[in-house]
Amino acid sequence: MTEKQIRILDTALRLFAQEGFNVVSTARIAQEAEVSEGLIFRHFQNKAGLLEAIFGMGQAKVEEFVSEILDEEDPRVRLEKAIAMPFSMEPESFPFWRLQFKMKWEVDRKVDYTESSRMLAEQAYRELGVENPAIEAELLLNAIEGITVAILQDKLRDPEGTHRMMEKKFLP
Amino acid sequence: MTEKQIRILDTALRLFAQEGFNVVSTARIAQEAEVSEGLIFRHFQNKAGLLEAIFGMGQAKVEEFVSEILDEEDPRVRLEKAIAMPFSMEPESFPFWRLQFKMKWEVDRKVDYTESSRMLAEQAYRELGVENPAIEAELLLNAIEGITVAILQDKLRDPEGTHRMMEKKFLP
DNA sequence: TCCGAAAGTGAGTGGACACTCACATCAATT
DNA sequence: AATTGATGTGAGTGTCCACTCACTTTCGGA
Repeated sequence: MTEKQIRILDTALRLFAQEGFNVVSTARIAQEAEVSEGLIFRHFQNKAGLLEAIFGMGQAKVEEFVSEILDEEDPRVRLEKAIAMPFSMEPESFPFWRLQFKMKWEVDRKVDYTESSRMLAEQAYRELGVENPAIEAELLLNAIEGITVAILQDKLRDPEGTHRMMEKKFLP
Repeated sequence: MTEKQIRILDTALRLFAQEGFNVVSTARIAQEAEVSEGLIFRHFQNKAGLLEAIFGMGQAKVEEFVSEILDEEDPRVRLEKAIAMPFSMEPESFPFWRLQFKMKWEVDRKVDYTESSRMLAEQAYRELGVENPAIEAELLLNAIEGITVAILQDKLRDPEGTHRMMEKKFLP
């Protein structure tokens, strides 16, 4: 990875997250990354390849997040960690997450790390002897998703309070 | 409103919701609506104007939803109705709602009917003497949002169960 | 120090796009 | 039947876009 490759990826991520994949032209990316437009295509073949590379780079982040929870033995702590997730996102990785969530609305792209999380949460609730583990898990996940979106869109008024309220409502 | 105008709006709504505003060309809309491309511009000036017209048409839907709740006197029933909202969306208006949520991720467009809903919910919780009405309302709204997204993306496994669980957790 | 491969450039290209315009048709009024 | 304004057409236009390519520069190993 040369310095220019990294600059292209960072710039593209920033612009895609801010304005959308289809809106941002390769010329614009090249200009803001201060490289020639041709270089983008030499390294990433085409515009879609650039997007792939960005996701590939971020995959580490996603897996880190998931394994953080997977590795936890105690089911209650596992739920605590799941609930804490949206509040523990680092602001410098907001562009990546914004892009992820934006892409959920694009037809062709189906990134579903939600599925494995759901099963984890359900299992945790079951281990804790909760009445309706499947439904409890489904609701928890959707609430977390809603909160994550609010944070990424800079619309959550009281993160700490919300975090506490989430624990109160979703920890048995 | 001539029949062709309506056909243009319906087709554009469907395509924008499915594939995104920037992806769908005016030529494509004209073709699928079986009108000439020029007609789109005669009636709606430009592509952005077409989007505006779609939102204008849907505004009635949004206001109907909100007033349904506003008109309710009993704060508990008001919350019940708010919780029921995502589950009472008619499938034929899914494209419209999908477009609304998609557009939340576009820079220039800030449709915030969330704000008034938040105040309504907070007021209801306050009337019911709940401890932290602001936080309670914030969490409720984000949970509803998360569930709505799941429904629109066809990912909610057990709507009835989730509905019941929402009432259990968010009605005092 | 030389060589070959990789990195990097930027002008050029074809195609798709939003939008225009001269013209045709329709429908209502007198 | 004539007039007129609104509705409708589709070929045409300039612009922007993703992508190419011939060429230059940089870099690491022998």
